[in-house]
Order: sequence, then structure tokens, then C-alpha cells
Amino acid sequence: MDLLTSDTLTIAKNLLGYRLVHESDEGITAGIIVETEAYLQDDPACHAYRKKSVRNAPMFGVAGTIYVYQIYGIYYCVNIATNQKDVGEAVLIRALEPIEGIDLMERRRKSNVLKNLCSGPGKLVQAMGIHKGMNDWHILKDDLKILPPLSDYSQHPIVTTTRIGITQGVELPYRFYFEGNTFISKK
DNA sequence: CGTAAGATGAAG
DNA sequence: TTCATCTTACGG
Repeated sequence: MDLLTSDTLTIAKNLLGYRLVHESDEGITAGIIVETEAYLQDDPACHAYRKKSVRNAPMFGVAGTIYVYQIYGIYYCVNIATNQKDVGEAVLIRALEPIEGIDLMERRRKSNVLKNLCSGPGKLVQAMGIHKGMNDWHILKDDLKILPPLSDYSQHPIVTTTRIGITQGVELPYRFYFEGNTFISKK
């Protein structure tokens, strides 16, 4: 997969259309990535902006390393580390369009509203059964995988905007999503 | 409809 | 004290 060999912003855009698949004991869940955000080394909103720490260490791993962190004490978010080893950059997965294991997602989320299952970083983590034990896994080697698109999205228009839920680096246009998609995290 | 606030833990 | 969120409660 040459997805991971480009720069972080390009990867964030290219990830749209790829599938996120989790093969768990409860069953398989999968969704199409429809919304991402990029976090760069020289970006004040990036967890790795200042220095490497125990928490953000996976961001400094080889491209494809999974970084799971807890936010607001309750929720978790998933990132894919990008760039070379020792460069702290990553792409946050913000929304999925569910395609497989929807009944399992509904049980995990305690909701049967399709558009409410994966329309946000904390929601998709719940629906997919992602947990902090996956921290430092790799999307090519472990049970949480990124697989190539099932169809050609290369002509699909992508909207670029500023990121959500941050207080620093607010003006940076590092959020990407498929134009017109109804599964993204904001209406 | 809309907006506002509370939950809750780890890092700095 | 801040924080890359989500849900519920409440007013119109």
C-alpha cells in the first residue's frame, strides 16, 4: 500500500474512501472513512507539538501505527501515525459510513439510527469496538485494519475546512470530508 | 427546533 | 487546569 508513503496532509485526503475494518471476538465491523483531520509536527493543536511523551509516543512510530487516546475522561479517538519514524504526525479518523456489522454497531452504540453510529471520532470508536489496548498496533499487521476502497473515489469531490473541537491552530485547513456525504460529524 | 452544561481521567 | 467529545436537559 503506497497510501502511507506520502506526507500527512496528502494521506489525510487519500484515506477518504478507504475502509476501516475490525475483526473482533464479537464479529466484524467495517466502515468507509468519510472524514479525517491532519495533525502536523509544527501544529499547536497536535499532541506531539511540544515533545514526545508516554501518551503521544505512537504518533512517533512508523507510518500506520495506531494511536488511541482518551478524551474528556470518557471517550476515545483513533489516529493513524504518518510520516517517518520519530516524526510526530498523525491523521484522526472522524467519521465512517457503516458497511458491515451494522447490527453489532447498533448494540455497541445502543442506537439503531444508522447516521448516528459513526458520525464522530468518539462514536466510531464505540461502534467499531476500538479500545486503548490497540494503542501502538499497526493497521497492516493487527486486527484493526485499513483496506483499499471498494470502488473508485478518485473523482469524488473533497471539501477542505478547519478542524473541530480545538482551541489552537483553529485557522489551519486540515479537515477533509467527502462532499455531500451524510455520515460526517457535522450537518 | 436551538443552546448549554455535565461527565470524568490523564497529562502538563 | 486543559482537553482532537457526546448526550441530555431545558427553553422557545
